[in-house]
Amino acid sequence: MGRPRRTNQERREGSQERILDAAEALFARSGFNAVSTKDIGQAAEVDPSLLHYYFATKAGLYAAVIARRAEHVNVTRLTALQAHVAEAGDGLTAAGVIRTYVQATFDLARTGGEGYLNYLTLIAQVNSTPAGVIPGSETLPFDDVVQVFIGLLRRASPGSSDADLYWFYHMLSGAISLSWARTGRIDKLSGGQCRSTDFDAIAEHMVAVFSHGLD
Amino acid sequence: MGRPRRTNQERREGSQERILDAAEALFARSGFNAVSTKDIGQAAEVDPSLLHYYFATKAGLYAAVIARRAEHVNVTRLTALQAHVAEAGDGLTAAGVIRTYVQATFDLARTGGEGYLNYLTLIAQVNSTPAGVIPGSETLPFDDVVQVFIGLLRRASPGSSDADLYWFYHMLSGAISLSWARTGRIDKLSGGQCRSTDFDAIAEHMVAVFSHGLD
DNA sequence: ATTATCTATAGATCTATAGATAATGC
DNA sequence: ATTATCTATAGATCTATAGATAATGC
Repeated sequence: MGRPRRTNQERREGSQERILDAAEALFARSGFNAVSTKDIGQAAEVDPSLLHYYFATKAGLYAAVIARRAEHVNVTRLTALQAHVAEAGDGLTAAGVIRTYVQATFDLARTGGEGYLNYLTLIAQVNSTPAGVIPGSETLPFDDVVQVFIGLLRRASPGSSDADLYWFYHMLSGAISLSWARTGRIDKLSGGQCRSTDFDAIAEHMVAVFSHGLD
Repeated sequence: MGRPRRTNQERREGSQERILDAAEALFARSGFNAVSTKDIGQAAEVDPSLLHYYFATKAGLYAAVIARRAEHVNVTRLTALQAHVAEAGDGLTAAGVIRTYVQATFDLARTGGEGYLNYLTLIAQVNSTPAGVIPGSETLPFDDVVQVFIGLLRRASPGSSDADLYWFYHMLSGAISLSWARTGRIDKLSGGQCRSTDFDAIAEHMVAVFSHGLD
């Protein structure tokens, strides 16, 4: 019964993925500085030094965690917005654009599995932290699609100034970040009537609160 | 020219205050784990061991930072809400309650000086982090006044369910937290048209976005 | 006499690397 | 032959404390 002969590519990708998964979960829960390379190695079941072999530094690993799922987030949002524009045609409304963006954003949380939930929690942390404080996260790779979103709001709501539109996005972004963070605080505050992990309820109420925010 | 003879109480309070100010600023900027007791000692111009003399542990110091200004935050919000209720009488509206809460919240940022800005940034971090992750911050001392705020919304908007009210607060709380964090991201996104530190503009747009969120 | 502050250091981390070993490549 | 993985460890932290010194109290 020889060991299962795995190709180098398989070993390489398997180890990288386990390291990324472990780092994602631990960073999401505790933040960059509270997690050690030893913690990550244990969770990934590899020696901590392997993490330097693949990602050079702890900051490099953090950057790789952020990069891994960014494209999928952007594609999900962008295709949803494009489909909505095609469907709406001349009848494009701010409420419709907002609903589409929010639903696409939380589809990621609902269908992506545990790994995606951890990813979004981590992104929420970075998004709420001044640029440059967390190493390897100076810029976030989501701005291009956000600009598309804001561009559609501009088209649908010609009465709003650019400052109005960007501040509107700021408020929405804060609500999304806090939701991704899954802190459990609203659970406690509401005596259990709301659950931080109930992304269906969150998306629904977020649409209700924000869809007339530009009127 | 003898040294200025300071009473023990003066020495004690002066040192505690310098330590709290330094810790507040450093924790706000970089988070609990990225700041060392040595960093705090240097910034406060005292030996790091003095910090243990007064606050026992680093987590104890963090808790003391949170506690120091909590009462003032609560009093500011509560008196504003009470004055508004007295003024509105039978004509209480959700929009009026929301405007009052938001304006009181940002009055703290506008009039409190640099220390308060750092404090609010730190609170924003804690608020966006699962309870128990940052030591000494298991509970936050603001919930009682938040319940008063939600109670007034309930009175003014009898058509809303409790879940509606708590989710509304969740969204508003996310927008407030992101604003307190002063990340600079909206500055970059908007090409300089919005500034993270412009609390007048933030309060104004927050009222505009949220004041009809319960209709 | 008591309290505030500093000195010196223990003991436990933590990140990163050099070099050895074990696997796959071909 | 080359690549992946582990062993061992350097060197730099970091938190906390015991005990000494300097100030105030009265």
